[in-house]
Amino acid sequence: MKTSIKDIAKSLDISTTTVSKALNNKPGVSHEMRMKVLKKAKELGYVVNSLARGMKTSKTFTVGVLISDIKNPYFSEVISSIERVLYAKKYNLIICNVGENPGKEREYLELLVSKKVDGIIAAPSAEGQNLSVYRKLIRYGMKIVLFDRLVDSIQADSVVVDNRSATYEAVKYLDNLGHKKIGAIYGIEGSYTGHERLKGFLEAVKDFKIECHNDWVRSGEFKEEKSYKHAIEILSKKDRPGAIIAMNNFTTLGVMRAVKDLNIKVPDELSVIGFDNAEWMKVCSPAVTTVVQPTDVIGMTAATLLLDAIENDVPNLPHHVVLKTSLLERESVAPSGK
Amino acid sequence: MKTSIKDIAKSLDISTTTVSKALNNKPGVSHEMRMKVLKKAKELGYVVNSLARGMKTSKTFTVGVLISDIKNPYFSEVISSIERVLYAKKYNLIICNVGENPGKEREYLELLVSKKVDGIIAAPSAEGQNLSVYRKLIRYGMKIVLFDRLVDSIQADSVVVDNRSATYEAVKYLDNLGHKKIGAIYGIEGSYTGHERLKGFLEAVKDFKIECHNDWVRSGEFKEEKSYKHAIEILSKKDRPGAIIAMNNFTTLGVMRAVKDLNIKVPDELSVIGFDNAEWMKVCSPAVTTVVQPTDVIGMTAATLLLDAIENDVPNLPHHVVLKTSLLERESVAPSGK
DNA sequence: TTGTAGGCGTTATCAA
DNA sequence: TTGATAACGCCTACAA
Repeated sequence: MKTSIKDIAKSLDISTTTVSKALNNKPGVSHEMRMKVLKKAKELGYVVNSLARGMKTSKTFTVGVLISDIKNPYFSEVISSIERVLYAKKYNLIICNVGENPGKEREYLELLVSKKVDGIIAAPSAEGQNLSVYRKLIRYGMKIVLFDRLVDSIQADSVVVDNRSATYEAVKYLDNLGHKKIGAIYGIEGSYTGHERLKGFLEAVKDFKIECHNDWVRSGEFKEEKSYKHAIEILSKKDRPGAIIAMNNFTTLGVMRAVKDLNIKVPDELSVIGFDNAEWMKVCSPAVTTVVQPTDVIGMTAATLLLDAIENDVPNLPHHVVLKTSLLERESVAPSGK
Repeated sequence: MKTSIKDIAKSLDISTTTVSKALNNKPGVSHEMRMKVLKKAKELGYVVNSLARGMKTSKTFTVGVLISDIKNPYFSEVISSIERVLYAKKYNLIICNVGENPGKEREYLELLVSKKVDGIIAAPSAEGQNLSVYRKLIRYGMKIVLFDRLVDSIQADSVVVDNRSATYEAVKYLDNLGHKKIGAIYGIEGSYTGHERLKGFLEAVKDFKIECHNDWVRSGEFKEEKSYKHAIEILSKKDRPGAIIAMNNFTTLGVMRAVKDLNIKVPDELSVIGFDNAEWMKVCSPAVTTVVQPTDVIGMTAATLLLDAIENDVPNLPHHVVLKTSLLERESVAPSGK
């Protein structure tokens, strides 16, 4: 099996140099010689050894993608989009599924270094415990693009969404429809997205003079179960909000399940605004009005930025791309009854 | 940055051999020497170069995972499970997202070979156009585990679900509830899963003497849009089935959307059995009764089989694991009205 | 246009 | 216990 350029060279009685040049379309080989080499290579089933090539060229055409949960459709959509861009340039993706486990994140990062990846696209783990690791990597020249979760103190390219205005606009939208009592299930407090989305919400609550008890705003930690429980608690009370905002897809799922179990009529008795655009939200009854992140553009942008950084090795100032979310109107929101 | 064992050796004035032994916990180094080396390695921020190591050992601790669509929750669940098992043994995953594109599949397979992966877990692309490629890989000693889509003619370990009995049992279940008019949206005709599930359905239809017009059984090609359209057509007619079976998660989504748009009351006017267990199926109204594949076990089994093949290099006879599906009863099925 | 030789960072063999 | 040396497969000055 293992055919090397040496084998090709031997069987053609030429040097490995010539073979290498021929195979890589480098100048310095006659046309007929190149043809001869190509033919023999095919005949012997030659496949380049990327390890050996990588050692010489210090380029592996491999990129690490670090995320917290591949089962989250948000991430699988972004990955799919990253893959499309990178595959076109013959790069491979190593998937690092780290959960919210900083230790695992660190280990994966080291693994990526040892595998000599050309770059890393990462949504750093929530609490930002490994910032120093990222900083060190960058200092040593690793190309890194951050997405989803931005970390100001890291000098890397980044792609995020305007989380704050996303929730701000959601409240504004509800306010326009006459809603004055609004609750929210937000995400992980220490995380960038969790923090920003909550902040946007609270700002809007203040600006629009929304009634919002402390009790109506709780952290579902971006998890379905937790969100479900909090939604149940908030919505079981007599004095409950007329609208509720969920701040990611799992949270939205939890809320919708709570609503269903409590037999609350949406949107007549309660308006719900979700976050992210999981496929189920359109078949749900009622279909969920939601804040949509452009996952496709996020992935494409991140991949393009990384490719740029890799292929033009000029250490530019970091690019920070901020994308807009949009509100997709479906059926889960209605004007306030009173 | 780039510290090598040479640097450690130099700064300690010892040989690289000793450094290597110390770092890899190999015998032949005194305890104190090992400590000294470890300390210096940490101090210099040494990270092993996996490329170089791989060249010597011809082991890369990298595994390729080839699937058709990472956005399909079925696959992301399986991947997540594979990752859990492989990460525990320090293997990395290269994700190959090939769609239903045989050319891309071939290219990825070649890329994996050139990267010297230790093994491949693959759900071969639907039409099975690259069987000869898989066969060649196996002949040359590549460790391969197939899942989801089995191909009899390939001598590789495999993990699949008993697709035929899955749909057979679904029909039987409906029959028990008095349903005698049943339709189905099935998958890609040429694919293993598409074929098997349809076959199970047709067998049951025959065995239980179900009424099933040709027109009620159509291929949604495992795609939501196509399935939606066919469902609309089947269900718009006056003479329509009292129950319908969808044969994967996207198809189920299409059917549920159709049902919703046609304003058909499920399960009163129509019973629906879905396939796969996407998260939305439980919040849907009504929640979808569905055939569940044990994605977790599928991934775990595939990863374990591969690990086994890699680590005990005995070319055993291939293991063929067939797992059972289960029917998860929720709200979309009711006894037949008449 | 073609070939020679050296080295990328490891590990494995064998000798000291 | 330690070390010198070769080799994995490829690329690339440089020389012929």
